[in-house]
Amino acid sequence: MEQRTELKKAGLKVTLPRLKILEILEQSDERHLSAEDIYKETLKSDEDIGLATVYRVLTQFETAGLVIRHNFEGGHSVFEINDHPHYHLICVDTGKVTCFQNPEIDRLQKTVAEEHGYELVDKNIVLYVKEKD
Amino acid sequence: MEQRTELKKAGLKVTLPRLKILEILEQSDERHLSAEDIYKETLKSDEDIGLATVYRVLTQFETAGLVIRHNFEGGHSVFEINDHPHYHLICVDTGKVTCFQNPEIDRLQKTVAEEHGYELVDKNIVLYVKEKD
DNA sequence: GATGTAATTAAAAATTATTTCTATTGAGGC
DNA sequence: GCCTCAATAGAAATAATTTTTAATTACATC
Repeated sequence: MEQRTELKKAGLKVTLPRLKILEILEQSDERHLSAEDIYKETLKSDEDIGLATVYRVLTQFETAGLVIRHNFEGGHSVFEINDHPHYHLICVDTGKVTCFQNPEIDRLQKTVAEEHGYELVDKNIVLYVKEKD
Repeated sequence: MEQRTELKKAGLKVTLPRLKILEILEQSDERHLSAEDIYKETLKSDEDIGLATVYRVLTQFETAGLVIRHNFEGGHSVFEINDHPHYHLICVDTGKVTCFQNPEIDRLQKTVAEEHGYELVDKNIVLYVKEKD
């Protein structure tokens, strides 16, 4: 979908900062970007966007369901485009983040929530791994 | 195990701040405590411990494997005693945290890590749930 | 039990990530 | 193209956590 359309569908006005940030999130080689990462990318472009705006827009995107915020580790959040649901492997040696899916785990999680009398609305798995010796 | 022994086994010298903080973590009704929570508890006691010390000691405990740090949501970490491995349900309405275990999910996670050529060293699941309508 | 030494602490200052504030700018309906 | 209100830039504020430094403490050795 085109970016202007994505923003409108999410109920957000189309502005240059929002277009640029969405573009960065979609086109980046790295799937997971911090606010600072995105800010640095904007500096390279012709757009002149303040860091506060990056944070504001990311929060708006999160609320609108366009991105997912993760607080993996110490201190800062990272953001990724919210396309298909998936989980994460993080290598404790290299910091490399890999994604995976697993329908069977999905099913088990739903069961667990229901056994506790709840309805599952969202979920998150992080596996910390290391390279085999 | 007695607290002095736990500290020694973890390779930490026995100090009054460490004993007090370990006691608070072990005796609290709430399983999950922030640094601020713990600091407030110390104020009630006869020990006079600075907030920076609480943070330092918690980080030492984490490194030593005595506690687990969680960055569930926005901003601040919470800590819990590292006894039996388990996962968390968080109610998005009330904020209530519930623990659960699931050997089958454990097994699947191990498999996933291996399929990606890694060895599993730690893992974390958070299920966000709401009360049924 | 006293003593030396390296680890630990308190308190303040610094840092890091993020949010708020306020005056200015810009998007999109008319 | 103008108007109105939402969105932005930049600075300042805030919150959580870490670092710094001088003083204190644990505990091995005498």
